[in-house]
Amino acid sequence: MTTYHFKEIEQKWQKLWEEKKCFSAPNPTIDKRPYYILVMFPYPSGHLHMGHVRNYTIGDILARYYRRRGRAVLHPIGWDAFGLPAENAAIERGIDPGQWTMDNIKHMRGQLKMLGISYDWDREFATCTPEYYRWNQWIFIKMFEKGLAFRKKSPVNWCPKCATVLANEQVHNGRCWRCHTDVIQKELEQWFFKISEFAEQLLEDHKHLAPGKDQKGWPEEVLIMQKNWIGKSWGAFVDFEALEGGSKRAGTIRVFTTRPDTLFGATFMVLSPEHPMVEKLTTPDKKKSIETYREKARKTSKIDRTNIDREKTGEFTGSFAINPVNGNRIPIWIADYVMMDYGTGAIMAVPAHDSRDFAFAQKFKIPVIQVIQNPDQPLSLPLKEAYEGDGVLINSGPYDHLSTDESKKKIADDLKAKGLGEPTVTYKLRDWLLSRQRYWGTPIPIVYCPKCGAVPVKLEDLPVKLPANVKFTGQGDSPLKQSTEWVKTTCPKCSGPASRETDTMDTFVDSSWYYARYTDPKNEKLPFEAAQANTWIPVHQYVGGIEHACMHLIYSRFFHKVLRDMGLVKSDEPFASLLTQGMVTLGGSAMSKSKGNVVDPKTVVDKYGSDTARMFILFAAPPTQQLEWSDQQVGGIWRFLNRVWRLGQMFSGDEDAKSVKRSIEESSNVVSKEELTRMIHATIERVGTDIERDFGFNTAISAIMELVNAIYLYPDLGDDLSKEAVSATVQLLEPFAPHMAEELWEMMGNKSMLSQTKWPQVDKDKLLQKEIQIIIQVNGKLRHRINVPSQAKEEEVKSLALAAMEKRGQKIVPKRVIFVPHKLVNFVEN
RNA sequence: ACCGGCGUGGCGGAAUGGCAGACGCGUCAGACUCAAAAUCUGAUGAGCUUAGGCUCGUGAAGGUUCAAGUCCUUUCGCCGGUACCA
Repeated sequence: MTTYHFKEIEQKWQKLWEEKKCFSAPNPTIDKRPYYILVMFPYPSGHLHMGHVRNYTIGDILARYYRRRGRAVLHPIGWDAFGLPAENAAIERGIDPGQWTMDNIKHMRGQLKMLGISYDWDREFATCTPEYYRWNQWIFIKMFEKGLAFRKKSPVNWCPKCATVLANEQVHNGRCWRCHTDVIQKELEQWFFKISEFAEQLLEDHKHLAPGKDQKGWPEEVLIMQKNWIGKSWGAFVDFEALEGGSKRAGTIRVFTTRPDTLFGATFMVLSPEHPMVEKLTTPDKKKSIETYREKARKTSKIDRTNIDREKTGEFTGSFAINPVNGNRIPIWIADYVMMDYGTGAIMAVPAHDSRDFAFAQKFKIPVIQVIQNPDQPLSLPLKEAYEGDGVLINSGPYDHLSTDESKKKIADDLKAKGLGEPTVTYKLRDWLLSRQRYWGTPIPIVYCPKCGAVPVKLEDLPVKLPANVKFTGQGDSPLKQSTEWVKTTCPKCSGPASRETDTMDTFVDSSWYYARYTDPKNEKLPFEAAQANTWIPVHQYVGGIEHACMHLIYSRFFHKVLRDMGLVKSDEPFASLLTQGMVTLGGSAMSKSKGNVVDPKTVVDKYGSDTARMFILFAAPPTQQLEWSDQQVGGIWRFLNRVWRLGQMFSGDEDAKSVKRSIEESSNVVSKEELTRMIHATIERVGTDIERDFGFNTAISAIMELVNAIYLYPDLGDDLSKEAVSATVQLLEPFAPHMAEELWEMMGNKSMLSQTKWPQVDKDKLLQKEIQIIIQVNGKLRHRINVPSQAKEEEVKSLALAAMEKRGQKIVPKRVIFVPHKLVNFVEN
């Protein structure tokens, strides 16, 4: 009994593929249409984990399949190499983040090669090299020139003891992760990208991401999540006159409301604790309580603040506002359920028709005025809960008896006419804060000149390289400030003394356009050549985790539109189709180094080889589904591959290797020539449709398993038909288990490399069956099965079915008969 | 809390609204073997049974339909995201 010696075989083919550059992307032609398959590039954390294996195996199946379908395939890989973990490693172990990152890349590259993934390695790059990040800087400057990059003040998490900025991840329960000091919010001047300017386009262009003729499109759920994230809402701005302490005019407060129809029901106003007017409006007697409340709000997480079930809190400022439509004087409060970063940071509160406002009014004994009449319920006071539905206006002066729909528009228009507000649209999407007070990122290419202000570095002076002489202490703000030599420079405009920006860019900048760099990875004049990009982009299929649904996948769509407006790409969208792969979990949560629940793929690869590892992870669950790691089934895949191996050896010409052991005579399921012929073609068809229709890799594999089972139960093993069946098996197996498939293909006497051979063809005639099984239902319940000629017409099937039932002693007089061709007849008796 | 998703045998999972449990793991039995491993063959949701079948069964409760794992409503549990992890 021979077993499959995977080590030699896998090494042999990996070497051959690499030497012959089998997977270099060819130039697309008219007959060889492009297919760009992209997997989300890894952060080089040090080790490949099972989530990576899953991601890259899925990508490889598609690359190998479409290559054999005659497409020009671009399948690149690279490294998302800037980021926090390298800097943390530097702080903890005193090593150079660049060295740490490059060592990790080296190790992980080896692991990837070991998996036999068909990448075009010539296009590999890492984002932390100046050859890449100079183009981040180039794009940033172009955006700055167009006003798409700008500075404004924004809070950061600040640990007073470490005197450093903390990432959200480094804040645990409001405290610094290292020294446990209470974290405070500190305002810093920071750089933003004006993504909000693209909110409408980002929403509108979802239409390009629907399934279509040449694209599977994006999952509906991702589009919905993005839509909610962008959060468009129609409503009105309303300007309220503020009276400090109830009498002294203090300017206007603009609120945003989606319900201008309820304006007459506003009985108080709430400002976000961070609202700039709070200080001015706080009367001396309230100063202390307001200050305490603002302090508390600073420490409360956004998730808590927006929690509807949480008991409402707030403080009265001592000041009042005038409702512009009826002149009512209403108190101005502050409360943490109003967020500064949405709308205007201030709301008019209508307790009768908003449940949050209602809860607040109940707690603080603020009057409730009903202004919308619920058509399904008679007027009954006092209200027990807010009514948020539509209806007819009451208590609303000239607008009484109007419907909510009519009045929304009318009230907003009237406000505009009087200069007291206007109809408007707002978005939840906030501008992208890209400044990071860290070392291991792309330096923001700006110079501050006392005379000229913020001036971009000249394009020809790029890249602004990261300085080497920086110590990593975890203390102090931006580490680049230490490098005084580096900071000191001259103004690109006036040549006077100036200093560099010391913040670096968010790593999401790197990953927002890397897909385009792959099309022209060595370009030294531009981020990439438009001609190259337009050949391949939009990416035909993007594969990655669902956790990126809102951030990375919105940022890169935004960047693509910016690049389009610069003339670098033609398309509106970067990714035509998206496959969101499920997480690989252990103990219910995603595998991650920080949780320590990581399984090294090496354990499987060392024992069974990468073909088994690849097939196993695909077979365990459909790709979009979460996969709880368990290696229970690995042995099953290993056994299956060995079953195939032994079949292949039957036809290898090596007499000693013919070792298929069977006991056909004991089987009650022997397979005929006709059945095996049909199965060969049914399997070819099924594997193709499973891959193309819905990434059904697990069912494709089980179809191949069924074919192999059938071959084992075919009596004349060794004849031409069985050879054809084994050959088909090997060909269909290649995307999944490429090393073994190549080896068997060669052993069976083929000269071409299997991965370079056309995908097998289905002979539709061979799929036809003489008889098919029809199920008989009575009143929708399964009662019997019969075989009928596959050509049989409806009437014939019905009478055959009635006859079969009568033979079983059940005479049926149906009132109605449901007939589903090739499936069933259902006799309905009542 | 909000937005999105997922709940099917002992386990991973399969199933255009049309035979629930394909395929695999595990288990049991048989063959081969001095024996074991490996391999090959068969059986395997639960309950009942006069052995032909019958009843129940897809997190829970309702509903639509000739027919519901699949569609609708409510509900419970778990997972992802919530803007400085990537």
